[in-house]
Amino acid sequence: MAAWDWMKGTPETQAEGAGDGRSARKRQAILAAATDVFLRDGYLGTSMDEIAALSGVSKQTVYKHFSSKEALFIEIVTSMTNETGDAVHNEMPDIAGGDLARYLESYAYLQLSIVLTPRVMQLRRLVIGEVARFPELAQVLYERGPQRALGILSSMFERLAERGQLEIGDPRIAAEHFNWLVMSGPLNRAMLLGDEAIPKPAELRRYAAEGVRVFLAAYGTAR
Amino acid sequence: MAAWDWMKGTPETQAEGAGDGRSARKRQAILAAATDVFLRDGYLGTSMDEIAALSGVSKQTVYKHFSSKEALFIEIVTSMTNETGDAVHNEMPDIAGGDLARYLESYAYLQLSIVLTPRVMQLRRLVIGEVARFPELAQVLYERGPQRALGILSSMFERLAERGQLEIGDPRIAAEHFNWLVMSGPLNRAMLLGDEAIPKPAELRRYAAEGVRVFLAAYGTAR
DNA sequence: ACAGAAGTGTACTGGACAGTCTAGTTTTCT
DNA sequence: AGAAAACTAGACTGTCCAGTACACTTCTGT
Repeated sequence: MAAWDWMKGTPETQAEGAGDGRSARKRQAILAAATDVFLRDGYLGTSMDEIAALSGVSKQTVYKHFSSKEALFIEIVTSMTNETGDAVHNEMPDIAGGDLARYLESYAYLQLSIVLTPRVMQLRRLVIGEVARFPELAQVLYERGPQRALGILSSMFERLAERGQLEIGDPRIAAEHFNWLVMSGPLNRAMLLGDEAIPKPAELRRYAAEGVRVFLAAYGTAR
Repeated sequence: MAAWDWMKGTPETQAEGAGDGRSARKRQAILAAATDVFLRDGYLGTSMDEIAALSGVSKQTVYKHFSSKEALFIEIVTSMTNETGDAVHNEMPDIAGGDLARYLESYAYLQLSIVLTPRVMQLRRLVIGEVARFPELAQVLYERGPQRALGILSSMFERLAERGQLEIGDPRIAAEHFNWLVMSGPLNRAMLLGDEAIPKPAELRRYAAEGVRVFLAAYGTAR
């Protein structure tokens, strides 16, 4: 018996998402359909019957996998939140030598192009609309979203300050300024005006460049 | 007959909100109760029975004043949106001589203290959560909120640039940068973390000061 | 004082929806 | 092959809710 044989007996026990048995496939179908419907119609606006129908699954099966509408909702929102947060984290461009401005711009653009996406915007609207009903979900979104990005940014700025490439008092505040200089304009626009108001890539680059310009004017050392 | 007598015959015909007849009082009671409930429970989460009960009015009376739940909701959101927008507009501090930084700080603080209010935050959450169902409401909020403030700011910056007190390329972009430098941090925090996360006045002043500092570093002329 | 408007309370219609139950079918594992 | 587990279709329960109907009471302007 090989050393990894102990896994074979319980292929589904761990690694929640993976697996391709019938049950796992149905589960994925339910999650996919529920995600669409919740994002489109909101928590109260969504019915379990519709989720079942859209998943091509019976209502019973939905309830076999998820104990309640609430549980299904929480599962979906937290996993989407985590995925999005990870995306921002993983796609970090290298600190490659070269121009600081260029580096900051590429980071800003990356973040913009992950966040300013119909799905992510719908998630944000959904969670914000449910702050009163699901405060934990909003808190998680805040921590995995802005908070996490601010952490990354502020430690990056600290390093840059040590190298004399930035002149920074509180790196946390600098990170906030950077983040919102770049994101807030398009973010707020798209939050309220809907997904058609999401800027195209070229425009996102402009936002990134303008934000970085102002940031460096305030925090840069190269006068 | 005095010149103003022509008004006496139809005291309720104009001036929607004013008036103190029985009917007008009930109408106000309904609006007040409905505002509370909608802000607390959202559009779908609110029932007309609860509004009637909380207004101390019969359901019939509610429907005599407002043709449907939707109409009542729209009325409430638009009027709250307009009131808030007007508040920002009316409370403009004077362009008094004296320090530019001080002036910008006081403007920033004023805007912060109007927006970072439980009611206004709840309104924002409500409208954002209903973007898909009521896109017009979100659009109105965007225009009467951020858009209007940006208009005021950018014409103000234009004047200041003409006087040589600021050095500005596109005043619209400068206005966006100013606005979000000051507001985004606390706004996003409070949107997701709830009303207890609304900073106290002292902290709002700090946000105003930090934002203005960065803004002037990028756009100021006094080096 | 009195007519008409406004308001009350309660009951009702029609529909939706979360979650359960049942009886029978399909898939999977051994 | 055969048993256990998963799945299906559809009916069903209990509740909630927007909007209406009705018979009765209270205000208000003239």
